[in-house]
Amino acid sequence: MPELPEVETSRRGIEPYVVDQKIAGVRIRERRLRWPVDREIDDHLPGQIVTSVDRRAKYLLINTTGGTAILHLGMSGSVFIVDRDTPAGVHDHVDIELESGHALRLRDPRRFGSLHWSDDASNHWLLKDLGPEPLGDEFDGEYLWGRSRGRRVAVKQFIMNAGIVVGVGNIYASESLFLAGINPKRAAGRIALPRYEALADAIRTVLQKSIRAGGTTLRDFYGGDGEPGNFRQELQVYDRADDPCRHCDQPITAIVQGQRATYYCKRCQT
DNA sequence: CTAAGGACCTGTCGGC
DNA sequence: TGCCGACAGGTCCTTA
Repeated sequence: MPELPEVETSRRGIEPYVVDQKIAGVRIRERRLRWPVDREIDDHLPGQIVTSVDRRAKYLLINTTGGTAILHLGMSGSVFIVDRDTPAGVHDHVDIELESGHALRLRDPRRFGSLHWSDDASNHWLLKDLGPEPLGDEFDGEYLWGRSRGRRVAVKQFIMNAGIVVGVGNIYASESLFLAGINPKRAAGRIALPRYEALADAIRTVLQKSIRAGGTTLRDFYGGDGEPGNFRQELQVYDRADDPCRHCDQPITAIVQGQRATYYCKRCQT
């Protein structure tokens, strides 16, 4: 489900309820996520004070005085605030209970998400090899160009590789390439610097716009405030197969790359 | 090293 | 109406 804008929307939604709160307890109803929920979560989290809620790539980092809970939402996960006694649904796997009487609830039907504990999150095995944040300073066209030399993989798969740049998922990869006018099938190593500059700009623009709109709700994404994201209406190509291109009226083309759907305009993207 | 495919899960939707 | 396959916002692991 969530790409960077949806995770960021979730982060902003839960932050005011969680920061400065003491964790009263943790209720784990289903431990079998992508990886079993770290046992250390049960032992270390209760009693901690939350100091901040950060995001790295698509991970939510719940920082406390004694360590960090590292939460990933996978394909179908969401986090939201409930009153502590709110009955749990079938896929509500974890509650982090707060002394305020609220609880941070993790729901994840497909269980591709994860929950780890670390006292040095940036060196955690899930995080240590990630590429730069697309909205950060080290990410630009020159960086992408440099990393892409000699690579034959399609540029769409290249920008979805978290070792290259984080946070660009299946929706925003298609959207960014449309905005930059680049054919998603083009080999990453055969794209010149100026086009990578356009692409880096496009990635930043698309992600920022989506964050401003509260993310993209295709079916079941709701931010921490319970509201769906509004960016769906602004999608140019994603999920628009056979619909007219918003620039040239040509029908949008759908293909499959790396077992994922890709959408693009054959006329506008070369 | 790179690239491609499989694996992990449940829910929903379209077609027959 | 009911069943069945295809597909879904992610990403690690294995294999070549």
